[in-house]
Amino acid sequence: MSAETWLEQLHDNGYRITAARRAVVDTVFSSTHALTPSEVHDAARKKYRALGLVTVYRTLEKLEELHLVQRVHQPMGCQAFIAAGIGHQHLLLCQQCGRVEFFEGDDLDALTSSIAKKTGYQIKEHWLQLFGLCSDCK
Amino acid sequence: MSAETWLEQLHDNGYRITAARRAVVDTVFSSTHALTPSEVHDAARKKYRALGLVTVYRTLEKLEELHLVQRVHQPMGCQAFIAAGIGHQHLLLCQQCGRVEFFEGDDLDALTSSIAKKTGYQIKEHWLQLFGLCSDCK
DNA sequence: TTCTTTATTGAAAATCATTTTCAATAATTA
DNA sequence: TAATTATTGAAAATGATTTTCAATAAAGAA
Repeated sequence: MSAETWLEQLHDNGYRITAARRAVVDTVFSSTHALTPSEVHDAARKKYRALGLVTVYRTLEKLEELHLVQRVHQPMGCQAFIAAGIGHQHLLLCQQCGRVEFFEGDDLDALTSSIAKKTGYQIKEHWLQLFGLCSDCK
Repeated sequence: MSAETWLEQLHDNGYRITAARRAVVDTVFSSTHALTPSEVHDAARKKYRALGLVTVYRTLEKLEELHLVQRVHQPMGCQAFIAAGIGHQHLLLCQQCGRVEFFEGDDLDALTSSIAKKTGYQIKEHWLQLFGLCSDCK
């Protein structure tokens, strides 16, 4: 998976490849931190100075629609985006520096069936997110 | 725990008990659904017609500060509030009707220490949320 | 390549949620 | 009961996001 792959996916879905979109895609693709639209704008303008904030919003919207980026929920706010993981993955966030990692391999079947029994709910999905300190920050 | 308890807590923390706050507290305390400030406003105005939306925001802020309500994160948005659980609890949300339940008794120690080993992170907290259909909706 | 079509652009305006300001009011306590 | 001061709602201000629009540029056709 590379930034070019994202551009191809946009193209395959009938969207055009532009300098503005390249700048946004490159920026978000290569970031290890979740970025707000405004942060994407600041960073991407280093690659394409004329980029407008509106185009950042519009491009993020399309990338989210194609499941190439996903929104990150944090106590301080939920407007930031990160390159999406592949398949069923969960997030691990550094509380100090904001670095984001994915992990997989959670087995919550025992838990969910126990909760299903107790509550009478039929459980369809789960969100799991871990917070802590990354190897650099701890 | 009753709505009166919330009012007492507000009072104990130096806040005054007013008709406006009663209406907000009663509304949020007794709701089985997460409510946005605007939804709280609409509902609470049935109890106290003169209630302003600004007061809803201010009251929710204080209730959150006292850990009596908490924000609910959902795919569609993160502005809604619900009466907080006691101690370490997680949320279970009905995707159909929006009903919210708490559950406890998750044991993620095995998972977190495995992830800690793999990633080098020191894990401090976790968020877990289940989505599904409640007994009425399934 | 050049032309044509039409998606995309950035700026400005509009919208929506939330916060701040402010003078009037009402809860507390002395 | 009076004095103090937190609280109120309305209006204004702010900040994030969305919409509008005319100009531009990407993509496919000729």
